[in-house]
Amino acid sequence: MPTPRATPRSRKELTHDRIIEVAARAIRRGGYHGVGVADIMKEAGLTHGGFYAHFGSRDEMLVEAMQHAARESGGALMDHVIEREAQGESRFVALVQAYLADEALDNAECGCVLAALSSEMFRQEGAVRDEARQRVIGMVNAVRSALPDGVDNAHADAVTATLIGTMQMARTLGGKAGKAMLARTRESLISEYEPGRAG
Amino acid sequence: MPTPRATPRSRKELTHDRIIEVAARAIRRGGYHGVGVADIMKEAGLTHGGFYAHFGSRDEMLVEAMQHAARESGGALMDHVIEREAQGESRFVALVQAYLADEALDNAECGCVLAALSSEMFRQEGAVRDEARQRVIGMVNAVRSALPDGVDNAHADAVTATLIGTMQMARTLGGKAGKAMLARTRESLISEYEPGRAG
DNA sequence: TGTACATCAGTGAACGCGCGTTCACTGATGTAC
DNA sequence: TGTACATCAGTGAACGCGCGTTCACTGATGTAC
Repeated sequence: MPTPRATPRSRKELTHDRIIEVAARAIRRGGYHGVGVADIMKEAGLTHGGFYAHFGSRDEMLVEAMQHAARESGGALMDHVIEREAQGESRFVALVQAYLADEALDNAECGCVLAALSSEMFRQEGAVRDEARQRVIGMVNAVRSALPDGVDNAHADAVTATLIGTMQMARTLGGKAGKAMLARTRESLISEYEPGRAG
Repeated sequence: MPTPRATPRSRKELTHDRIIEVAARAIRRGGYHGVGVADIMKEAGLTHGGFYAHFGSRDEMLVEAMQHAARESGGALMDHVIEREAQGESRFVALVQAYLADEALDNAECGCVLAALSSEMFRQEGAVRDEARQRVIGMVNAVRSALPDGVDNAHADAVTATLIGTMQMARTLGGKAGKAMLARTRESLISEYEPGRAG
């Protein structure tokens, strides 16, 4: 177990964290190609020249940004799930409602990495591709652990795919049509996998 | 009903068709940002300078390429569905097996537009975004028409999302892990929506 | 059928621009005595 | 506590490169007579 207590961060580490936070939002907002090194540094309050004191390459930054984004959005999602469970929802219903929440539609930059990037992931190479694979595996595992009792674990892939695919299509439609699609899929998933809880 | 019989195409129209065919594959292979005007023209056996005799802008070409890709892949998918139906499968099972076929894993450039592009679609603007919306609507409609009797039409969104999301994740994993994911989702979809046909 | 001309699809050099990356430098921070 | 120096995070000009786009030109096709 390394460093159970948060170590105090140096000036450089704090700057590094800030760049990564910005980058994690930027890639979800603009895609892997959507935001440049200079934009990210500028948004972090720096000039582009300092970038390579923090990362060996743009790709290295992308890897760290994906990890950070996954931790951040996974944490936020879990907070919402716990909140809904406290109100009496099952874990599965809470997950579906939290993931496919209307608020997520216009907030790609704070949301799920797969919903934001999955159709670009299979074009990546090297370390970025490797990290993308980890994100897929991690999300399927998270969904699996939230499946209702009695549902075969083999359904975890399909449920995960439903969540990310729906969010992508709903964002493309946008507005009322997008929210209507989210609502239909929420009902659909709940009625299929936890029919006792269907609205 | 305009022009029920295919009109003979001029030299320029034939070239135009060839560019669009190349572009339709290119955007699915490389994403919206993945292939440039010069590459596409080169692959079509031309030089980049002639591009603007055929399109007002790169975006105009993207719109036509999406339309063509949808027609092409939709047609190919339907051929496979009909083939499987002829072998006694239900239309729904045939669709799921054809869409999530192992062969589709490494053939993004010939496959579904949404599987190839959906996480980039919601970042597009103008005519490209509009066309992307049409592709979403079109695919959901196609899936809806293949749902088994007795399944509520409202499940069409969820099933469509499952198909595209699974293909994206499976492509990201690649290889055996990717094919295993496709297989699990095929079984999952069939057992959920047409349990009598489950293997 | 043959010649003269107009049309037009396609060529390739050139443009401005933004990108990822490099590097000599600055100026603030922290350490040694 | 104060001075001198070393460290090092961040700056900003510069680089090569590839992109989308423009345009004067070429050479093949097709039409008129």
